[in-house]
Amino acid sequence: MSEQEQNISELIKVRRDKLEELRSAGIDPFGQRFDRNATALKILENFTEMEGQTVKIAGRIMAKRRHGKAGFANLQDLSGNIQLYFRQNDLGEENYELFKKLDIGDILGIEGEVFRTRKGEISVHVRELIYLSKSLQPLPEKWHGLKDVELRYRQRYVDLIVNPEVKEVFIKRSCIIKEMRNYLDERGYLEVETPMMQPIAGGATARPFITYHNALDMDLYLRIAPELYLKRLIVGGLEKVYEINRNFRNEGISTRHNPEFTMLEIYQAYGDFETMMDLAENLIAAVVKQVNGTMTVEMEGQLIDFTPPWQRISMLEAIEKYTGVNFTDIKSDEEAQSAARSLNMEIDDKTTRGELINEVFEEFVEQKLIQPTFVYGHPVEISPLAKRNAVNPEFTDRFELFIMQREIANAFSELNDPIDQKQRFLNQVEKRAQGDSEAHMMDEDYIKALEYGMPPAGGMGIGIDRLVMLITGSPSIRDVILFPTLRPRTD
RNA sequence: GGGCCAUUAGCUCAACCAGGUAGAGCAACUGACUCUUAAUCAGGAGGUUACAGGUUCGAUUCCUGUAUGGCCCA
Repeated sequence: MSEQEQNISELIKVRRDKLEELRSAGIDPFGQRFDRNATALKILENFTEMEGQTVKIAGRIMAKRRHGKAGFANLQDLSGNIQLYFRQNDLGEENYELFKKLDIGDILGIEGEVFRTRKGEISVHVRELIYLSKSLQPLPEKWHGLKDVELRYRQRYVDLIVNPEVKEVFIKRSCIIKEMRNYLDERGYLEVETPMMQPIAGGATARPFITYHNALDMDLYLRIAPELYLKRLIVGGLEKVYEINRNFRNEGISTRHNPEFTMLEIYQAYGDFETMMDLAENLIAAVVKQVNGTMTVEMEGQLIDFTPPWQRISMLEAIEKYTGVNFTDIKSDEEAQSAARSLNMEIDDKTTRGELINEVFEEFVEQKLIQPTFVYGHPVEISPLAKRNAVNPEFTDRFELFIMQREIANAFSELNDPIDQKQRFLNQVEKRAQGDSEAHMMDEDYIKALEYGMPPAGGMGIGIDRLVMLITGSPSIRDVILFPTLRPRTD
């Protein structure tokens, strides 16, 4: 016996002993396929028709109440929870002994009749119980559940067993993504898959993870965005494409950031950023309606109303509204720096007007944006892949969607001028050389793709995790990711 | 990366402020009970107080470091 096994706690030892008792009695504690013909919810919802019928159900024992020669237990399956009634007279002494030895957490197949107890609870009168899996670990307490957040994330399987609202969140997450696919598929968007391992990590401003391919003897990056590949498909004539999958960014972890997260990106030939605004509004509103049944969601005491249309405000207007500073009249970097300093921001002399506009926005405006709001017209310096505005070329035809102070979507009219795009890459490469590890890398093949000609296009990314947080009212991104990134335990 | 906080029985929590043999509920165990539902009643058990040091006659408690996690900031 290994040292580890000698150290197993008394609680586990008791369960191991019960396991051996089952084996000695000729019962396999880890049984076989069990064909159910009902679930807890089905019985509860259709009691009138099902009363007196024999049903076969399966699930996990979550509670047990013994009264001498009879007793009750609660069986949990995905659909819900139903009470079981056991009687020695009906089961015989041997089988009743099995009930007496049941542990909370054991997985059983049950055959019995649907009935209602004197106290009115719909139950199954058990005629036969079949062991499907003996549980060897004690579950957390029935009343308080599992609260330790670290354990909840590390052992999500336990969290899912004992905290029903967790299950609800992840079922909702699945529905949200399914509805998005439905919405896009119905409108002729083609779902595609592009590389997650890329020789050049482009399409966003972020530090990538790096990995190595042995046979090719080369470094590869885990993608920070699929953007540049999806736009190659627009060049190729696929016209309306989308991808829902993981991005990876080598950055800090917080309530709003997980190193791997899910993004929906959509590109549409012959559209622009306003096409994407309409799409964002209608898509998200449709998903909220479908998943929650209402157009409003309560989050941290705020009622968010997703009913379109949503507010649209330019970045400069928003800044003026919340700080009083009008950057329209400010033309030079120096003037912009002193304007920012007048707002008590610490600014270094190299920061450009465009970068400052963005910093002022992040500092003073983002926190004010509770209801769904499109903020458009970002400086070209911080938007290296976006098309310039036809009237004010130092700004781009770009928007970000903010809800509950969080950036939910980012979209723009795609830059399809290969010469301008090359120059913007070169500016990024320059920043990179100066130590900005988040600046873009040069992607010659992408430039070449643009040289073949990309139609004007609108493109958008929607952060799925953050949207799920909103729709489910979850305060942390870890609450909507089944297995959030954690440092492994070494004990 | 910085600041603050947490870590006590399988789980949920006390005891710490002011140092003096670590308690409860649930779960588990033994017994009673053939319609209970946080079942009830009786009994007994369960601890390297995250880890490593330090101060002290004596540390869960005070101090330092480490680990992991949480919140806020970058």
